Amino acid sequence: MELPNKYDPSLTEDKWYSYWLENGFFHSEPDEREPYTIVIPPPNVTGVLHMGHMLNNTLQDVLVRRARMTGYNACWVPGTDHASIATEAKVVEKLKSEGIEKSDITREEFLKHAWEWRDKHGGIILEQLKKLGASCDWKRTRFTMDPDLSAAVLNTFVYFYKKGLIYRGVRMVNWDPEGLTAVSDEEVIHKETDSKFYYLKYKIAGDVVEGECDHVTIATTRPETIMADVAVCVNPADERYFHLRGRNVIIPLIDKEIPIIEDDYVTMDLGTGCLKITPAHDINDYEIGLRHKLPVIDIINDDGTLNEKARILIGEDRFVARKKIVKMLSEAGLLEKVEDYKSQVGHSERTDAVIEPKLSMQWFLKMEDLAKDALQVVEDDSVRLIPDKFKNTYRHWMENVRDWCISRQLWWGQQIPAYYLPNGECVVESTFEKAFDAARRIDPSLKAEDLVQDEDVLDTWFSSWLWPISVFDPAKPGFPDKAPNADLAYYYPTNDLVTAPEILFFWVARMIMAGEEFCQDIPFRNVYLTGIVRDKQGRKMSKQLGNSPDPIKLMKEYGADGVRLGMLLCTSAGNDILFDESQVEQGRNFSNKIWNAYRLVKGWKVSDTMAQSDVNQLAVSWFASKLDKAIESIDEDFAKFRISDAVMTIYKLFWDDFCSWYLEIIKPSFIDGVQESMDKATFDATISYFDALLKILHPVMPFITEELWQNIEERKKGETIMLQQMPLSTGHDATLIAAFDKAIETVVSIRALRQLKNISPKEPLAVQVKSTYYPAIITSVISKMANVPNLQIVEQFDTTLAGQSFMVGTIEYFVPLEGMIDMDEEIEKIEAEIKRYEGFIKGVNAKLGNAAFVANAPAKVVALERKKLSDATTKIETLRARLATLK
RNA sequence: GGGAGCAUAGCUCAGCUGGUUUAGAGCAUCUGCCUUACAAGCAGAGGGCCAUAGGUUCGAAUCCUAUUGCUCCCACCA
Repeated sequence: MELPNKYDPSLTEDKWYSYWLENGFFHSEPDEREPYTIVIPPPNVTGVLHMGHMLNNTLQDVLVRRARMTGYNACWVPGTDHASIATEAKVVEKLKSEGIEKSDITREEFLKHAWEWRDKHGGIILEQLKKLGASCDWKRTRFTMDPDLSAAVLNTFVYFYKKGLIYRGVRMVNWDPEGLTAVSDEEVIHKETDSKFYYLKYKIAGDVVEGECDHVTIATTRPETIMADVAVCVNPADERYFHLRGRNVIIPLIDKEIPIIEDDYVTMDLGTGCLKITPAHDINDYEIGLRHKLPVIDIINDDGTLNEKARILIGEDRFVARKKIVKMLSEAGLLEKVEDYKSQVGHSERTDAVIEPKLSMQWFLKMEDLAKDALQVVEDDSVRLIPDKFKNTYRHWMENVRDWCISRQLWWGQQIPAYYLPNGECVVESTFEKAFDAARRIDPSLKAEDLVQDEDVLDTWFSSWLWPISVFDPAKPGFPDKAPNADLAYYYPTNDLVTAPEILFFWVARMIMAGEEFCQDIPFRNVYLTGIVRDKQGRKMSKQLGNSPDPIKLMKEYGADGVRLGMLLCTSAGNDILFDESQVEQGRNFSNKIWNAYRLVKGWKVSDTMAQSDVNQLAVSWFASKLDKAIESIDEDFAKFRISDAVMTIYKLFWDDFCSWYLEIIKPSFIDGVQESMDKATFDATISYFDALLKILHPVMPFITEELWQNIEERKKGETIMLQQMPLSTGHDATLIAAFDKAIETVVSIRALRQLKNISPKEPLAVQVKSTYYPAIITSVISKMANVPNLQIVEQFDTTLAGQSFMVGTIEYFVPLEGMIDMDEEIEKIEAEIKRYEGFIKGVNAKLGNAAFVANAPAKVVALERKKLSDATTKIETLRARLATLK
């Protein structure tokens, strides 16, 4: 069969993925083997695959495939997250395009639309993961709003409520006027924003002493909130304002009198040192208001428009109102000046709307005790963060943790299981029936329709923090004493979690808390934190910038295997990766290299009667050692999660050691257009090496390795490389490898000489070496790889011949090159070489001549220095001798 | 403002507890090759004051201090 000289991924990827699925190779059930478990960080159900997912899921697939091949019962649980804000926003948008406003329909109708949306679009991302080759146990696919997972969330809420850790309270929250919901502190992104500092004049109420200023000037970035001012505040130490103690000022435009108060919070040299206090719309002002028992006037509606309490500009959006009020103030002569100002303004992570600090009734979970345990297990490395530099960040968070605002003013999500009686009393139960029973115990006359459930839903992270538990045993969360089911008992704690550092606190820390609370055990042992995928210029990939390649297109063009290799080569834990298509190209080229190595081996004729040559025998035993050595290094790298290093070792093992050296050495030559046969021993060894290499490569490049593994030898139906045992090292022969390295070095030197002297590789070359120090093992390799048919081992070089010499270690080689040598150039070169070694010796001697060094350094180090010295001395002697013959 | 991290070849990064021939890899570059597996390839080569300045040490890319430049996190000054 004639194979094309390019690998075509489109002919193999779908074929083998279907094969794996049909045979249920990804599915895991508890058995007597040790489990290896990963739960996927559930992507948004409405999401589409981006480069971050590619990196993240490639890493997980590599880990899980390796585990599967090293004897573990590997289970990778996939699923999606309901992502309340993001999904609700998408559904609202879709309805809007159909002319339906959310405010015009009922909660039930809206949820119907939302579920329809999720049934239609949800899970696209999971289909895309299949293209990547993700070996998830699809039978275990979960969704954070599956009925039993939602029940788990509600049970958890009830559990914490009854434990006294959940409470309801008025708090200043980060309000997203676009999403119409409160968002947590972590979902607020502070961005440096160009804004203006407006200097406003507030007239002083009452009489003013002759000659004194009749107003104070206040600097603010938010002039539209002046109507909500309840005081003006100065620093008690600020002499400029001593005379105004106890006075009132008048808010411009609405002519309302408010007091001047004093508080240390005010910085004297910022602005005018005079601060307006607006408790409803600023967190610090709110706190000052509490200290001074000031009223709260909330003039902004949920959607960011001004309400009637503002008295002016009612119904205007806050930013429109800002422009208008500046104009009004200016016309009234109350605007002193405007300065440009850069400030950090909070934006909603989901909608990018400017966050409005707002007082609102919310549900909170107390975090202090939960955080203590979750910190402890990371501190003592029960849960390992990779890289461990994130421990610092984690500690900082956990020591300064604030209560978690868990309510969201949305419909898509688990509705809070709190029910209100007409008298305002509240019962919390996991179902309406239970709540109704409980309410009836308070008020026996209560009717079902009188009991009203809280409108809010729970923060999405309040369901995803249960993920490692609820995907296995949804009945467990909320019931720490309940025995785990068989799945949970077997798969929990999971092994590795692969995720992004930005959700270390959001998600990782909280999973640890939930795990400790409900299972009295950590949810995972290792947390591998990937970096952010950035573009070549270091910008974060984003839809807005349009700088993110479409992963599906990328896989089509370069093959899933190529994309995987490209991503893996440039990722180290915790470091951002700068993505460039050339990396993926490298991956594709590697696929092609593997493909062509296969074509080569497949084309060989094998002879049963042919004896194995010396050089083949040497190559076979050398590669066995190289393979073992590489396996040892790869295993070590994986154990330390140095995945790109492991992948690079595999890459070089295949490309350099296997293809460039091993295959080239054993490759039968063509004589008169006819290919020579290969002896069976060498061929069999080669096939077994190829087989081992494919297995080692499989976790990284699953498709091409399955394709070639299926073809390189006869396979039975239902067999797969996926479930083969990963090759193990039997220990490598370091002496053999070192000797072979010398051969390689010699070959490279001869090739370089050829290039320098313009001698074609096809032209056989005579090379001499002195027998006194020559190790025989490398002769055959040099002969074949450097085209030196007869490496002459001589007593002395024939000094009557013109030629060139070179050294490998301390061994000197001589290549007679009659008529091709420029003597002066040669002498110059040798002299330069001598000079270099002399410099080197000087350095070594400086060390050895230092009594303190010899006395203090370990004997091993001193011995090494002496060896350096003697080697260099030998080299110089050899070079000097050569120089003498030339002169 | 507080904290953390990073700085090594053109690019992306290794370099682990200070000592292995006066620093390694991949990519890119340059040179020569269309050699019967692969030009998505082969062969060869060049390229670094290890950010700067001090210090510790027999010995520093590695440890310490300061400086500079980037990055991230936390808290925010209206």
